[in-house]
Amino acid sequence: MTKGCPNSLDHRTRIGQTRREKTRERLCEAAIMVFAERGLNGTVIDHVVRQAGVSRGTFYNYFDTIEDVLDAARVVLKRELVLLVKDSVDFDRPPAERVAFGLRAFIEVARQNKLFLEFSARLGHQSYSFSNLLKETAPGFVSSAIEAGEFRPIPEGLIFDLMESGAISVLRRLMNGEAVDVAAFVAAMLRVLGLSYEASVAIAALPVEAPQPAEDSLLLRANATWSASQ
Amino acid sequence: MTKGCPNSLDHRTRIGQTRREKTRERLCEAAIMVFAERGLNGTVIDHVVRQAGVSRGTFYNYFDTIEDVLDAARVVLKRELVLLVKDSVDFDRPPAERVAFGLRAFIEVARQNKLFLEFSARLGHQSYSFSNLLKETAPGFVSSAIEAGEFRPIPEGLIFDLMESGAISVLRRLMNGEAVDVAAFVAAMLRVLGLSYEASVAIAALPVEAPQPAEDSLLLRANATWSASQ
Amino acid sequence: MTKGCPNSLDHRTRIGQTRREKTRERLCEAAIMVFAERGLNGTVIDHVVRQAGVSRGTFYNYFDTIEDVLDAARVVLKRELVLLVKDSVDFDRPPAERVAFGLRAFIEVARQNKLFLEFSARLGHQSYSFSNLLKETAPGFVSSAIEAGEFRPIPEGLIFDLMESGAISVLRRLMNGEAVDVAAFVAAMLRVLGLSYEASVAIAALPVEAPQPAEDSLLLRANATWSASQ
Amino acid sequence: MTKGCPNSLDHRTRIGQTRREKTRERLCEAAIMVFAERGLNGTVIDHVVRQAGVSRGTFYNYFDTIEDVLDAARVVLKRELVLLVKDSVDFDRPPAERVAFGLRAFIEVARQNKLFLEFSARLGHQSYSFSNLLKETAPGFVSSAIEAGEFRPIPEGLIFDLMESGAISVLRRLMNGEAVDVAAFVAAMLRVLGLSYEASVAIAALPVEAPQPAEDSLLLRANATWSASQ
DNA sequence: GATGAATGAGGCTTCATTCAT
DNA sequence: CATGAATGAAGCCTCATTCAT
Repeated sequence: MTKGCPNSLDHRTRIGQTRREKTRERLCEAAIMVFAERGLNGTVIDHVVRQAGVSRGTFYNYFDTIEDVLDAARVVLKRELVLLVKDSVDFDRPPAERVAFGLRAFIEVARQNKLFLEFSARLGHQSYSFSNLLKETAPGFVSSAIEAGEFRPIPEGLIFDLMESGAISVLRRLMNGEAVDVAAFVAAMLRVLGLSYEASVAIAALPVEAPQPAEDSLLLRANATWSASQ
Repeated sequence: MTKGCPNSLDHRTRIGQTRREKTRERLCEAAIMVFAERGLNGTVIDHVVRQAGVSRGTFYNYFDTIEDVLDAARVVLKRELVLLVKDSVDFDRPPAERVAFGLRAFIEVARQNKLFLEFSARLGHQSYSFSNLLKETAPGFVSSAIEAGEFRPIPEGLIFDLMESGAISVLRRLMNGEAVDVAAFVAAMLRVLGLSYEASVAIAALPVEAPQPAEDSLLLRANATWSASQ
Repeated sequence: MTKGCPNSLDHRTRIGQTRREKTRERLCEAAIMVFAERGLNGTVIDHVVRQAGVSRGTFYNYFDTIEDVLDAARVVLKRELVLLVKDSVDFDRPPAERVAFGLRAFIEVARQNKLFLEFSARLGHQSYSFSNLLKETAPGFVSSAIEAGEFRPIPEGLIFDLMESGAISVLRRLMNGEAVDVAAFVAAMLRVLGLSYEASVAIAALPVEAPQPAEDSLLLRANATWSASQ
Repeated sequence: MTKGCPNSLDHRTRIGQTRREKTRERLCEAAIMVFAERGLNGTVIDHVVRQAGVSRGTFYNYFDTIEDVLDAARVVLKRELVLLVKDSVDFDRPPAERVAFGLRAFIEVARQNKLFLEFSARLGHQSYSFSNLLKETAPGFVSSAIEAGEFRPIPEGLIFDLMESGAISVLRRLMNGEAVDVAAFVAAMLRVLGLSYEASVAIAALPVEAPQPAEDSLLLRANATWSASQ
């Protein structure tokens, strides 16, 4: 196929790898957009390749199933989210504030980025949610806080489940254009962790600055492309 | 038309309606079983008719889409659930206890009835969940309790969302055979409603008697059939 | 089924035959209406039985296929048409006038009876057309006129074909709400029969009185029912 | 993307387009054959794909409905017909002769090509008929001739309707193996246009040379294939 | 005779997957 | 590697027909 093209093997390989990486990225981005619009079950391979502007056969050079590309999309989103949310959380603050700030930052990202909102709301726990983020970026955080007496005892799995499923409910409401009392949700999660009603409400009400995505953020770029095509 | 022979038409009509009702019920039961195994998106009409032992065409005499039969199944389950859970809840007890008992009864039903467990866990909020039950059998219950000062202020939609999505998480864990601390979940919900940590734990730990399904319960019968075929 | 109804055999039989005849008629009428709306290929047995208000099974007591009921409908229409058009044609007039009056009366019936119009236009040569009428009510009319020198020689089959297919074209235009120069069509047919241009135009322009359907005309009654349901 | 290997993409594209065009043609040809045998309403997609020897899915890569492939078939037939009939008509002859020659050539093509005959007869006005041909290849021809006094006044739509429906009647007779007096039909059409009986008969009787299909005519090829399979 | 529930063959459409170029 | 034509399995839906009551 590249016969007759007089490049060195090295060069071809390098070029190839770059190109390969780029095509893969294009497919991921395209998939995020399509999943955001149609959810997992409404999406077929054709939607993705058309959005990506590649041929059907190319898809199979990178992924085997539509679920595979969802996995890849999750990884991409994780990378972006970690960058965004980490900045919003001051690691010197008490655990309750860190949870509150993290949750609110996560929801704020979704509020400001329609693409991410629809993706997360539509895919639910198949998306990359806040509890995933927490588990991976601050492992052991909750149990340490419990041991330290900052939170009251609760099975770690349960609190993750409740934060994840609760956050998804919130996002789904936001997606549908309903008014959502985010502070009330955050306060509820803090009470689950053992804070008093008053403390939960107070901390949930603390001002939080919105996360600023980097200029070259894939999420930002994809959101722009996608919003334009809506 | 059959004037002069006044009974034959009635008789024929009665027979027809009985048969019709029976087939519809069969389809509903079959649908519950199939949904329990494969969820909504994994289920196709063929699965249902094969499980019900009727022809494909018969399905269309009763329903138009697979979603329609899911709606019908939900109605059936609601009927059964109301009967089961109502018995477990003493209406004279304080609101917190009623919530705690209701939640635990709901989860207990699922624990004892594998079919219902898988149906609910697999369908998530497309199933007939605890918050549906609460909303329909005791409308206004939560807001009254908030007004009465038994619970602390929280948007009603939020508490329903959290109970529903939380309960589904619990059921999903149970379905996967994981150990679940149901009392901890119930206590968490009570804290969301504003109870103190100690009160939440105490009430969640009160003994609750398991709901006893009636002998002719569709759920019981279907569960038996289904478990046998597993 | 009629056991216990103490009628004499004769009476039952007579009643039965009357009822039988009435049901058959109902099916025919219903079929005409449905064919008028959907044509032959768009019509299924269910449409007919629903329009007739009888059960699906009853259909099979009278007809085997949808084409059979069309045949029956044709017979009904023929009966009605013969009554209507015959009155409009004075048998003492010269052949050219008789043809002209007959054609115009036929088209006029369709113009005044939307049901018949749509039926004829939609079914085309599967309907009961003017040439059928001519062949059956005045056999040999054209060839006699040719022999008598009133018309010029032309194969009889050809003139029937042209009148039939031409009339259907006209009806189709009428059905679509287009303006149609009926006199021009009639004149064209007269020229086909050998009349000069001037004679053809003159005769086609003679005033013709619209056929008056009998009060108890099935076509009238069915048209009313049908128009009401449009 | 393939910038350094400028020929490979072009080559692939060319190959692809060739293949694509060939398959499309196969489907069209197959459709013509099937329509010729079964008419529009008797034909289903499966018949076409089986005749074409392609898979069911392939059909949908080219057409959406059976009507779409009929449209395509019509275009193919038009192309062929224009070539064939144009040759038979001397544009310097008087309008009446041009009409007469055109009609006779059209019918002659059908007489010599069983496939085209059955296609046209079976599809009627859904086929590509003589009046279509006339309208598209010589627009305004009739009205000019009327203005020039060569034909007598008649609504243009009417003359097209009569030529189309009349020609179809003729073809239907031919298809059924009946003897047809084509000259009489042509003469009748000329009289419709205002010619005298004698002139109409004389012009209709002029000798006309049979149209000669090109060697690579799709119609010829398809007719051979089809006749062999009858 | 009338009824309408049940049937299943037949046609439609989508879409994951393969493969020659 | 990329392409996109071809494939056919799998679902969907309609409707003529049968049959017990």
